[in-house]
Parts: sequence; structure tokens; C-alpha cells
Amino acid sequence: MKNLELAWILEEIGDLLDLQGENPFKVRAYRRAARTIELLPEDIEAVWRRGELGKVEGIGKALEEKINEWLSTGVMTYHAELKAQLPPGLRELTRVPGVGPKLAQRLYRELGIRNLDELEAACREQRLRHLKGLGPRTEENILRGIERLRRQMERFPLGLALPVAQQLVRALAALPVVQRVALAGSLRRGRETVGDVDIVASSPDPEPVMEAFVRTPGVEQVLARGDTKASIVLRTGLQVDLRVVRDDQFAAALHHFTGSKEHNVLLRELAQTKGLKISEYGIVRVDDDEVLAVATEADVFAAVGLPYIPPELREDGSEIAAAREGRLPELITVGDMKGDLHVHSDWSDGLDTIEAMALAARERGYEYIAITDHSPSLSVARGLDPARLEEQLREIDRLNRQLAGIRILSGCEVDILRDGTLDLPDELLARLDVVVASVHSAMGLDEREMTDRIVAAMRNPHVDIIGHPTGRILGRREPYAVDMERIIQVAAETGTCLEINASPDRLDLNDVYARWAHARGVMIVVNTDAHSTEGLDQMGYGVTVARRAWLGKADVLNCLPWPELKARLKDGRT
DNA sequence: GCCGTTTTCGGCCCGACTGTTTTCAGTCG
Repeated sequence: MKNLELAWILEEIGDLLDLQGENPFKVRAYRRAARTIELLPEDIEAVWRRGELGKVEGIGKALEEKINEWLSTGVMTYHAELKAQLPPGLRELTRVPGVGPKLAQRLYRELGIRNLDELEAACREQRLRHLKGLGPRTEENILRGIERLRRQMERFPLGLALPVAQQLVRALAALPVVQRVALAGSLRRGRETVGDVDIVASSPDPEPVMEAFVRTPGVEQVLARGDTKASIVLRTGLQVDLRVVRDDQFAAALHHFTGSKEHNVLLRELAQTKGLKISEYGIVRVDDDEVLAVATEADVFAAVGLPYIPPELREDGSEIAAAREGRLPELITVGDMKGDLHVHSDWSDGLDTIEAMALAARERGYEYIAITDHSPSLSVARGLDPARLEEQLREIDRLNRQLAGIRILSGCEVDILRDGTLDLPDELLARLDVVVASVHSAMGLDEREMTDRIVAAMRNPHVDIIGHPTGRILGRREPYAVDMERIIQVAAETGTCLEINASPDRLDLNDVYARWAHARGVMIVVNTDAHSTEGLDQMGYGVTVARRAWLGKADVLNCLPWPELKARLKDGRT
């Protein structure tokens, strides 16, 4: 699967062209193609083999030729030539806030600056202020920007940023002058990592709102502060942007600041063809400057003849085409979830009893919960051997007779050993309601071995679900080498479900793979992998990933009521 | 670079803020 690699190359071409001062629309074309390919719900190589590269939105004749060259020979001459024309460190200069392509180019030409280190030295030696249009403030800001970059605080995981952002929203909502306030940006779209937090508020009097905002506890730096717009950096390094508008502009502003940028650009282009101008303040008819009333985001879409597009879908612009053609899915919601099929109890490495987990599931309105404790080889997690698992089955039976309003399913999270076998006997697995199989060891296998290993597990007639299929831990552990294309294919063949693990540290499968899997007819399951009752509340993160994968409730296993669920599980089939 | 129920050529979103200028270019989202 070469989509990410190709997207990366096209992105770099865009950056290099930008640094050379190329036509900005040409730059945009490369970046747009990169984005489209990154989010493409199938393997770009498969599209290429069908000879349909040119049918992909944003790929024309020139790009088709370059991609064709790269896929056939492994080299893209144009890319290589561009790279040779500029020093390799120049691109990273534009990662410094306030340094764009124009400035980077000047720094290189006029001061010979080729990388971050040289830029930092030049600022310290106060050499930038001698350039026309630059001064001491620019030097200071660049130094601060470099420091932030060095602390590697560019992108924050969703699970870290969301609680902070919600707290800020509550604080703003508590101000008397604030009418409405909402999260926007990539956080609202549910991206797994975010570069900053965007908040939109409405008020007849922005001044005190801005004032309160820049005085938020924990503010380390105020990056900008205008009449209606301010940016702060918290001590954690997280940047937060606030925009305050009049209340009748709120919906348009919310849409604007939710983005994505690509979505906005395409929507505005569409508006142009209809004689309308969309901005963060509303919609204006170009003919007579008549301002159209926009009370909700749905009105923004309606103005250009589209149905409402949920934030999670507003990414590369393909959602706009889908909306025009009536192909938008009815997205899954947390309320559609009927249960959780991957949780742990204190029988292995969980904190709470089976009963507590069951009651917590009932409180959350679930119909069932599967207890899937670890298997023996995961000794650090006190994995259950066959004898203890037998004992647990009896305990679950007992609790099921005792508890009303919740069904406890028996299960386990069985380890997929290095050779692809499982560490519990088939006869025992056959008696469980749900079997999740996961990799927890020997994660350094090469792609072939790792893929074979997981494929072998999927071919086991009792394995219902592959847990956290790529093994990544956000910010801490890369996914293991695995051929996801083949995993998805075998999952489809064998009727094995693939998990979206909702733990915000994992979010695994991610949105793109989940969408691929669904497109191939694989059933997805969204599980929390909770190790305590509170852990059950992380379901929302997983549902967000599912929504970003364009999934509806019919596409997700644990939206089914128990009898139908049972019929979909391997041992439940006739 | 791409794209076309107004176009195969001439368009390609829109506005706020900063730092440095005396009116604006660059950057950002």
C-alpha cells in the first residue's frame, strides 16, 4: 500500500515548488492530489492497474504521468530534480510559525540560511533585522517558534487535546457576554491528532471575551490578539485560537473554522458558480450584495444546494461530490452502540470486577458486554489459563442468572503467537461467545511474517475479531509492519471482523483503513478495550473514527441486537 | 498543476493579523 508514500512525495513537491515561488495554483494542485491520495479509500496501485488514475479527482494528465513513472520504476524524476535544486534543510524552515515560503527563500538567498540551526544562529546574532521589512520582533518570534518546534509540540493526540478544549469551551460559555460557543477545527472533525484547538464564540461585545481568553490559566504566550481573533499557547505547548463573531454570524463562522481548508475552498468554488460568496460572516449574493440568512450550518450547505455534511466527513472534498450525488452515508452515533465486545476485568489486568463492568455497561444503555480477558502467554497481564477461564465461564453464568437488563457474553482476548497459533485450545474457544485475537509480542517481525501470522489467526474458525490490528500506540509506538491490503482481503473471505480500538492512545484501525475494510465488505467492530468501568466512556473516540470512515450503524457489528449479533459470529452461524 | 450545464483558456476562497511599513506583503487558517 503505497498511498501514504506517494502522498508524501506529492506534498514535498508542493512545498518545493512553493519555496521556488512557483504559481500558487500549481502548488495547490500538488497538495490537493496528495491529500486525495492519502485519504483514498483504496490502494492507488489498484487504481493504476485499472488505468483509472485520471479519474481520481485532482489527478490530470501531468500527475498521471508522474505517478505512472513512480509506480513503474520506483522513481519520480521530477521530484528528484526539484530536490536537487534546493538545500535539504530549507523545507523545514517553513515549519516555523511566521516563516512561509517567501521568507524562507529570502533567508536562503540573502543570508545563506539553509536549515533550522543556521536560522536560529542568525536570529541570535541579530542578522535578520538588517533585511528590508524585518526587525527585532521577527527575530524574537522566530526564536520562540524554533523552540516550540524543538520541543516537538506540533501535533497533539485527540485524547489529550479534547478534554482541555472542552474545559476552555465551558469557561467561555460561563462568561455572561457570550451567547454561543463551540469547538471547531480538526478537533471537531475528529482527527486523531490536532495541530491546534479552534474555538468559535458569539457575543455582542467581543472585547471582554478576548480579554478573558488571553487570561486563561496556564497561558504561556499570547501569539496574536486582535479585535475578534486571538491565539494563545498553553504551557503544555497546545495552541488555542479563538474567534468571536456576532450571533447571527455564528453558524457561518462555525462552518468556516471547522474546515477543512480544502472543504472550504471547494465549497466556496461551488458557491461562486451559483453567484454566491461564502465567508466566515455569512453568505452574500454577488449580484445585489444581499446577505442570506444563515441560522445553522445546514443553511450554509442548503444555500449551495447540498444536504448537511457532518464535520467528520469534511476533509478532502470528496464529501462534496458525494453530497451532490446523494451518496452521503447516514453516520453511526454513540447511541447506536448496543454493547462493547472487548473489555477486561480484574480476572486479568482490569481494575474492576465482571459484575461492576456489567453494571456499568447497563448504565450506559448497552444490551450486552463481552468479558475478554487475556490469555496465558500474556503473563504480565495475568492472562487466564484454561482452568481459570473455565472458572470464569461459571462466574459469568452465575452473574447472568443474577443480573437483569444486561447480558454478559463470555469471551477472551487470545494472543496470536509468533507462528500464528493461539495460546488457548480450540475446544475452549468454541465454547466462548466472542473471541478477539490480538498481537502482543514479537512486534518486530517483517511484513510477510506478521501478515501471515495474523492471517493464520483469522483462518481459525473461532476467531471473530482481530483486536487493534496494527498495534500502534499514538506518539509512542509505530504500527507493526503488516500488509493491511491482505489482512482486509482475508477478513472479508473468512468473515472475521476488524476492530476499531476506541482507546484514544490507539484508535486502531484508523479512519482510512476502516474505510478500506468496509469498502471490501468487512464488518467493523468498535470496542473500548476498557480496563475499568470509566474506560467504557471512551467509546465516543472509536465512534468518531467510524464516522470518519463513513460508516453507518449497519456496518458495525456491535450495533446489532444480541440475536443478530450471535448469528454473525463464527460459532453462531449454521 | 486542474478543470469546464456559462469556459479547452482563463479562471482557480476569503478574510484577519503581524511587523514593518506609511499602504502592504506575507502568513495563517
